[in-house]
Amino acid sequence: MDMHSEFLALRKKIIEAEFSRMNDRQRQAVLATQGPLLVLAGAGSGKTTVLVNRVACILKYGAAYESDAVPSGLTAEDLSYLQNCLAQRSFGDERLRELLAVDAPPSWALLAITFTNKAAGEMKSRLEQMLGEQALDIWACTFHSACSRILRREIDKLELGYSRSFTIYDTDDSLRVLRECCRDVAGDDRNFANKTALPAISRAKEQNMSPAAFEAAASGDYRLQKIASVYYKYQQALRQANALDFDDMLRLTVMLFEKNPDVLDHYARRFRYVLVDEYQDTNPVQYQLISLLAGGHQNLCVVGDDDQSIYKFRGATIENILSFEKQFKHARVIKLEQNYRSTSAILGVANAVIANNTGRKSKKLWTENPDGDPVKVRRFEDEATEALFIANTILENVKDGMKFADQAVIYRMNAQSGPIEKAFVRMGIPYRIIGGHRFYDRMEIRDLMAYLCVINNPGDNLHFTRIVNAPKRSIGSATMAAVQQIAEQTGQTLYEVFLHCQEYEYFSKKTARIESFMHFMEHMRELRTEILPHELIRTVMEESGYLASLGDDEEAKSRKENLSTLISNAADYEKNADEPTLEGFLEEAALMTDIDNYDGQADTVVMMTIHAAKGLEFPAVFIAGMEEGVFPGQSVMIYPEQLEEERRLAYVGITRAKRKLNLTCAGSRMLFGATVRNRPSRFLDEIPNNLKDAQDMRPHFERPQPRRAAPAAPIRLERPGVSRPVQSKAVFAPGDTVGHGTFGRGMVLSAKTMGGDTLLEIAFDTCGTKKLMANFARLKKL
DNA sequence: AAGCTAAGCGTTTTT
DNA sequence: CGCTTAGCTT
Repeated sequence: MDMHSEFLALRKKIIEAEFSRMNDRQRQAVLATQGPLLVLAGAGSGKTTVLVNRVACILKYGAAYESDAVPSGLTAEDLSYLQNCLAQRSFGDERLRELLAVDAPPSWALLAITFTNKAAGEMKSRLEQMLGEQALDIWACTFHSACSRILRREIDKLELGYSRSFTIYDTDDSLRVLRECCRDVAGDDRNFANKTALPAISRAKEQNMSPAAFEAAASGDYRLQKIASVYYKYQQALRQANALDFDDMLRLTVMLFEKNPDVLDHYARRFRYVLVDEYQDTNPVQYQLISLLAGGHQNLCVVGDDDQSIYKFRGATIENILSFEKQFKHARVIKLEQNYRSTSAILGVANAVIANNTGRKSKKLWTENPDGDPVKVRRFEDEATEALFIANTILENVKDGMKFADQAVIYRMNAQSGPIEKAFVRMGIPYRIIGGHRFYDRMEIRDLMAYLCVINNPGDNLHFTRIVNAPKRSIGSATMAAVQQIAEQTGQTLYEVFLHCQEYEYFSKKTARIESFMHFMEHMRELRTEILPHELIRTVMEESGYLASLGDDEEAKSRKENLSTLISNAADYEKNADEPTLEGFLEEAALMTDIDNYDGQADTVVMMTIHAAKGLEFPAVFIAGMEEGVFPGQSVMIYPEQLEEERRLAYVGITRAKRKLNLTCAGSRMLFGATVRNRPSRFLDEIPNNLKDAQDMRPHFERPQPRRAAPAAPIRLERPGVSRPVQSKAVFAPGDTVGHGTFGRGMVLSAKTMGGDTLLEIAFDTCGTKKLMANFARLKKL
């Protein structure tokens, strides 16, 4: 064999050896770095590892695995050096890399798009472990961060009137702007903005439809035309405020690339390799963006699982993944079907449920894992009993050596968390809820962020309106209406009108107040570049009088605490950023979410929706509320086509579990103030009997039992943990003095009847106010 | 302009 | 059932 072919064979062997801890298909997906590749990765198939290794492989060896190129001046000594590396399995050093790499890009030449910031962070830290510090500069981020980074540099080239200091509007902000735009068009129709216009415009933007295109498509349909005119106004309002909503960030980037081939060329050259995770959840604009960037070199790898597509409701199109092979010619497809996560029992259940969907890419997960416990299916009288069962089982698991943090309770909607929370409090189980309210959704945080937005971008009318009278400056709706009118007539921003208020007769009585406010704002604008963001926040909240206006009660205390957290968040940002700016902090805050803070360190049970649980795994999983009307939800009755998405959601939920899975439902539950009786979910029926351990725990009299010779031992559930209290107990009323074993003496502040029990709010003499359930708290009337 | 009360309404959620 | 918001009152 000549030296060249010997070298080529050796190079392949070495690169393969570095990724030898994976199965064949996984390794293929890592090594096939050239050309389009679709990885259909089933749940728990080691997708994250493949992605991380693939990025590492590209950064280290580039096209080497598939290339015939041989380094010039190759010597026999080089070959024996490589042989030695292979024998010792040492792949770390620089000389080896120099000998092997072909066209290995500098680290920043790679774009890895993930679904959440958290996934991006995880990828980076795993790469850091593998490759050391040098891997830090890759663009591993979400679509939105990538676009915003590009737009911050290039938005002027769009020539649409946006400037680099643009504000990012979140959904809430967008909705407010939209409501304003609907007022003239839809008059008193209150739901129009929320339910009709917002989804329609959002869908349009996800398809990269401009207002004009939308109007053209509306041809003759009165309702659609109405929406089109709102869309025009909305876009205009955003542009005037120099603000982008989340959809704009993607759309405008695509527009930028289409308008400026040289800009596209620059980024396409820069991102010589593009990877997209969770491809089944991408929408048409995202597809456009990817095909623009990767269209030339075609080094595009997408990873996804059509069975886990659960974001159709917000514009994700499963088409992207189903027709990838048509859109990218010569695409390779690799299926990862071996599951490493779950027991065989759990996987069997997942397969059985998802098999009821049609129109999937054929794929069947298998595992070498042991059978494990059968999946438990339980039905209870009501949601409180269900919650108690979950709490009790968690405690049993802990007794068996599991940690709290190994267990997760997941559900279809956030509204289901209440009863479970209550049971956890009662049983002393530490828990955390992910989702629901975001830190940046709190009123005081939004207020302060609004100040910062205006300081950064005075044209931001929306946020200006929010802060102009917070704290109270006697600038009410009448004044604002007048200002709005002047602004519209003169084409100025609200900020500008206020700045020149002395020119208008109307404000004569208020000039002093307005001027002092504007003077303050102008001063802050000057400070913006002189001091750090966290100092600016402190200055704003103190000198605007906002802090003082909060007052001094308990609520104010917690608000002030949140504001301090905001300051420390800003300080954290400054620490991590290369070049901290106000703009940068605002951007990070806009793109940050609750789940990004979830560290999984503390030993607590985690509660979240199934959507939030995607991508996570736990040894024990409880899925609560497996009922018709809850999961699948009510809307399936009206829109049957949504059923398959619900089933995929069930599939995602089931496949979160590694060892133990409990599916529970309640015969009746309180939902939105009314008690509803639900049948067990059809998804439970779809599980073959031999795979489940099913029992109905409702009392016999509730259920007319069909007569059978030998009843299949419908076992009555022993009430979990504490036995159910007798109903006739001491009744507590506000004003009563009570005694508690641990908390001592206290006074009842309020009493609320809840199910068969009473929730008492009690002010204890020594340890503050606590909420307790009367029947469980072992209280004595004093 | 600001505070209070009645009415209405409710998925899932990432940016 | 609990929260937000609109509209009404002072």
